[in-house]
Amino acid sequence: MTKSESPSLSPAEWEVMKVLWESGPAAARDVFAQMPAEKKWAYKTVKTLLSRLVAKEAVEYDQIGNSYLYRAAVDRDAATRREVRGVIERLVTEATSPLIAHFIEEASLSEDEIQELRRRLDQKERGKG
Amino acid sequence: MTKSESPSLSPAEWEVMKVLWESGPAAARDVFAQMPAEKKWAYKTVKTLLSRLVAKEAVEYDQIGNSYLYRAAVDRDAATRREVRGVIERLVTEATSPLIAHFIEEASLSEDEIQELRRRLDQKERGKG
DNA sequence: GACAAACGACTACGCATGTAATCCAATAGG
DNA sequence: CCTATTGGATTACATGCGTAGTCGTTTGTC
Repeated sequence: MTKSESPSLSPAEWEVMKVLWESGPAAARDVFAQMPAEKKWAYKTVKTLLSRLVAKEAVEYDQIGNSYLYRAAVDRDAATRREVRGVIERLVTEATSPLIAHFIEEASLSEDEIQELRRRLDQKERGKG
Repeated sequence: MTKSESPSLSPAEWEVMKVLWESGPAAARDVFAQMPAEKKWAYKTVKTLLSRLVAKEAVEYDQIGNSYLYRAAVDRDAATRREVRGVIERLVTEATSPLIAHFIEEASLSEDEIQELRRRLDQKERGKG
């Protein structure tokens, strides 16, 4: 496959990706409109980020007549996994479990989510027989 | 408290911190010597990173006679927590549990570690009654 | 059809980062 | 004692990133 490794995304770029992942294909103006309010970015800033994401091939667009519709070109799960691997590489020398423990500590989790995670741990355990 | 917010560490800086956390106070040359072999950094690069870490107040040094002994000035756990919070902010919009699931998936965990994490989830659950 | 509003393309600019090299003083070896 | 080495301090330089602004074209408005 001629699959080039997707470069990682900067924090600001992640914000834009989150909007695209959650609101589907959208015009630049709409992406701008849907940015979390606390990010007080200019429209131009969002445009720049979109262009950079297109350059990184993390975003594609369809030109419908005159207007452009931007959409994520990478899967959110895949991007998250890449990021997770990066975090693990960066922070961990020996064991990863203390790092995960920190995440559990810092996250706010519903009982259902806790159940779900427990299930995943069980699965992981069975996986190694 | 006049506690100034510690700025976050770059990936390269983390590498240096890991050595300091694991090998205690050390001279620059020893830090260099203990860098993971696959990081083929010049000694000067390590020196630069140490200086930047000192500037960031993440590292301090004692000057014993002529030689300098560098040591971590921030707690590894605290630094990790900050980083974890950053990752959560960056990647998460709604729930954090899918992110944690990715970590569980990507990590290699021993059965004991899985046990330990399960215990932490239990604790988290009891915490909310 | 002329003019303003929008939008995409290109440019800007300062700080962080990766990755060192140079400069200078102290030290150790001959 | 003079010299080569070594270490800290300072400087370098390309790239990435945050955060836009300018330019030129397309388009909708009267």
